[in-house]
Amino acid sequence: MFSQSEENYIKAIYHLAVDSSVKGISTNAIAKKLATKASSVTDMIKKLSEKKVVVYKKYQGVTLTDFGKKTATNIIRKHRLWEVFLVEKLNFSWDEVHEVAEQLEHIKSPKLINELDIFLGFPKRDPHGDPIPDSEGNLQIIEKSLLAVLNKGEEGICVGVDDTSSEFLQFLDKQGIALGKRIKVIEKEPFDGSFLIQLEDKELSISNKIANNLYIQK
Amino acid sequence: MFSQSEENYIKAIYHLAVDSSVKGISTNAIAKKLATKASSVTDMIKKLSEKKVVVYKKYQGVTLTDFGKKTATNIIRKHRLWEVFLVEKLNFSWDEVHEVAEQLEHIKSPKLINELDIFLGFPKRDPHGDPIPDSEGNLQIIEKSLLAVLNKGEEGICVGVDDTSSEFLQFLDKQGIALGKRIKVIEKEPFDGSFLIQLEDKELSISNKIANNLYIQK
DNA sequence: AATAATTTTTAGACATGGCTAAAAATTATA
DNA sequence: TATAATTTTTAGCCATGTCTAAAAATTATT
Ligand SMILES: [Mn+2]
Ligand SMILES: [Mn+2]
Ligand SMILES: [Mn+2]
Ligand SMILES: [Mn+2]
Repeated sequence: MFSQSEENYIKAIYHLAVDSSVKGISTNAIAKKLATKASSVTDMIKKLSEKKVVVYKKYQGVTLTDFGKKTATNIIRKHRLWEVFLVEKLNFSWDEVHEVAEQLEHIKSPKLINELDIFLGFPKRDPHGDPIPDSEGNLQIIEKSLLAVLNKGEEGICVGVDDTSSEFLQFLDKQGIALGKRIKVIEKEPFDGSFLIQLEDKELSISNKIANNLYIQK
Repeated sequence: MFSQSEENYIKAIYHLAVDSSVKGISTNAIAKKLATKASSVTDMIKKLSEKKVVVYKKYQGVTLTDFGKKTATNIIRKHRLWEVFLVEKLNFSWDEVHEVAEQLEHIKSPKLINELDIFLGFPKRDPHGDPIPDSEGNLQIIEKSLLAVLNKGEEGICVGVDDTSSEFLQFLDKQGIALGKRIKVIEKEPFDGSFLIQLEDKELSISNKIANNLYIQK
């Protein structure tokens, strides 16, 4: 069994590994992600290495073992299932779930998470469009591209967000942008990289930053 | 905010205070309840005293302050609501919920527990018949007596259990004894204090120990 | 290739929460 | 009431997880 702290480290390393193509995840990157100090990370890494969760060579960063990856996806599975529960059953909005799921993901009970999965009807995605790993740790990769890479005239369905901060999600709510909505690129403005998009019956201008945080399935 | 450990101590002191008529709860009693050592209890008590949760005079035991009581009932509210959730929604049986609720009760989110209450339809009792405090900390006391104190010929509805161990609850399941069932005392055996009871259409003999762990509402 | 800048690790400290063994206080017994 | 037994507290130690400051290693720059 892992402590809450250990689990947070494992998850952080997994996420960093997924979206950085580098092999070894650096001490500094982990420290930044967990808002802690590099020295604390080194200490924890040594412990996780002892426990066969990561492979670690001094100054070379860490890599998750297969066991570590399995552990990570299991925590992520729990996190995302709880997020679905909060939104679908308890009237949370998608910008309120993260903090609570951050706690709930550490509850130890295989039966609990199994039954929760059943109760929710085996959801495939969390409220932010992220895939929910199955109990074996497999998670289906979804074909998706950032809105920012679409060309003029192209269109697709909004299927996810990269940034999951309250501010960003509330902004999307305000603009009427939500998962499942169809978006078409009317115009790309070369000057500031902003986009003019068609969203249902209205046209909307969104900044480049927004376009780089919205995933579209063509 | 209180740590998980602090919350467990607060809850233990509350429960001990409720069913022991003494004012000061002894260090030893707390240690026994939490399966820890008296010296650890003394340390924690000092901290809780600092935090105005308990009143503590050396060698005199502790008493919860009003603030401490409020804190305790809030934790108990969470524990019992989660137990209802596990049984009603996730197919847990009443002997499986305790361990998980022991973890879930420490999740920090007022909205979560509020919405859970709504989702469950404002339940008044947990799966063991114990009352669920409202968000103000008030909990209705239920008229109930131990089956053991009933006289021959008296009857009532089974409304609670004192012991909530798996072994006891599974034993009740096996005997067909459950909350809401009507029980009538056919005979009290003076020799060993056992009871012959009427449960629905069948007669059943139960030991004195069982009779001292079953609550009946006349 | 040598030096400078940056990253990472180590050393030493602190807070929390737990333990054992010994001392102190309280309660029971003779 | 003096002594014995029990309970409670204190003292000192340990594990986890965090931090700062200094040392060591790596990477970048001249
Ligand atoms: Mn977490
Ligand atoms: Mn999510
Ligand atoms: Mn608990
Ligand atoms: Mn209960």
